[in-house]
Amino acid sequence: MLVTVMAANSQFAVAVHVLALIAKYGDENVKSDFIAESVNTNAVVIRRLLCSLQQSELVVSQTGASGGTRLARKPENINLLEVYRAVLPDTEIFALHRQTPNQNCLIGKNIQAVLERLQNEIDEAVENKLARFTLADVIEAVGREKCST
Amino acid sequence: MLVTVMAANSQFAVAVHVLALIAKYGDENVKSDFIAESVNTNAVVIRRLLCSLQQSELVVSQTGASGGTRLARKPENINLLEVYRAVLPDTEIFALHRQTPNQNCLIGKNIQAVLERLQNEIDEAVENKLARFTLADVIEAVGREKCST
DNA sequence: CCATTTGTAGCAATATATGTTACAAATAAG
DNA sequence: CTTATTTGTAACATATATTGCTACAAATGG
Repeated sequence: MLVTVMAANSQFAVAVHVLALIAKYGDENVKSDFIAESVNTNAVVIRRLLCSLQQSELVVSQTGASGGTRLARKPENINLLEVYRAVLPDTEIFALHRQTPNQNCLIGKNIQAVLERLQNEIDEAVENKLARFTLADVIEAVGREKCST
Repeated sequence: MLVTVMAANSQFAVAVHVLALIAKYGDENVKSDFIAESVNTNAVVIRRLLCSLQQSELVVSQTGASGGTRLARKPENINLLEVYRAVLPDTEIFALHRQTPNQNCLIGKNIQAVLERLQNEIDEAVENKLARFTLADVIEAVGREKCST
């Protein structure tokens, strides 16, 4: 039910989807066009996302004919916190004031420091949760989903 | 470090600020103009926010001359989860796909259910954290902040 | 050399949050 | 009852963020 919302950023959801799809193809180079079809979006959107994932060393991409993208590690060695950090590095659970509050007001002057500490506490809780899941868990859950239908 | 960010929604931060300020004035009716000065924004923005807080029965507002807003309960009986829910009722930690994934793809078809379950787990963790803090805690922390400077 | 594919710039389209003006409705006070 | 004050809210402007799309350079395999 929660968080710092702006135009809802779905990159984490898409990233998990993309990684699960790539994982399915093992060592093959998966092409951005193919991924885009599964995600139902434009290939450039996917390539942008894959760039972030590559910078965080979660995938390896190759340009040129028979190029594409594959996982940099096994699914059980990629946890969802890494994915989150790769695509949404500076995202907070809730945003602080857009305008700096009135520094002449006692509350205005001190509330931000208090809220920042709260942010950190919550971030920690979320990060702990995310770190507990691996891409392998996701893939397994997708498989179970299939069976139950 | 985290969340579903869209154009960063700072309503929760502002709400906590506003409630702490109102609390300081006890039973007095605090005016939106005055609050807006502390928050450094427009009074209408504050009134909109106060409407949400009133609907969740966290504050009571009065129209007319010598009107304004006061807390509906004591600060120790208002926890931050209530505040969060009052101003950001349908906010999630991370957003799901904007476009529905390709249902002909196995991953595309099942990934959303898996992601939703993950959302729920994380939401629960965040909600538990938020529920642990009251407005009284915030006010106390603001006071301590003052002392340390 | 050529076909393919990533990487990326640049811009359009969309979505959301915030700021602002304006005014109706409610209320206290004289 | 009239007036000044204040909330409630609509309507619109502005700012910012995400996503989608076109175009093309660079890399690569064959």
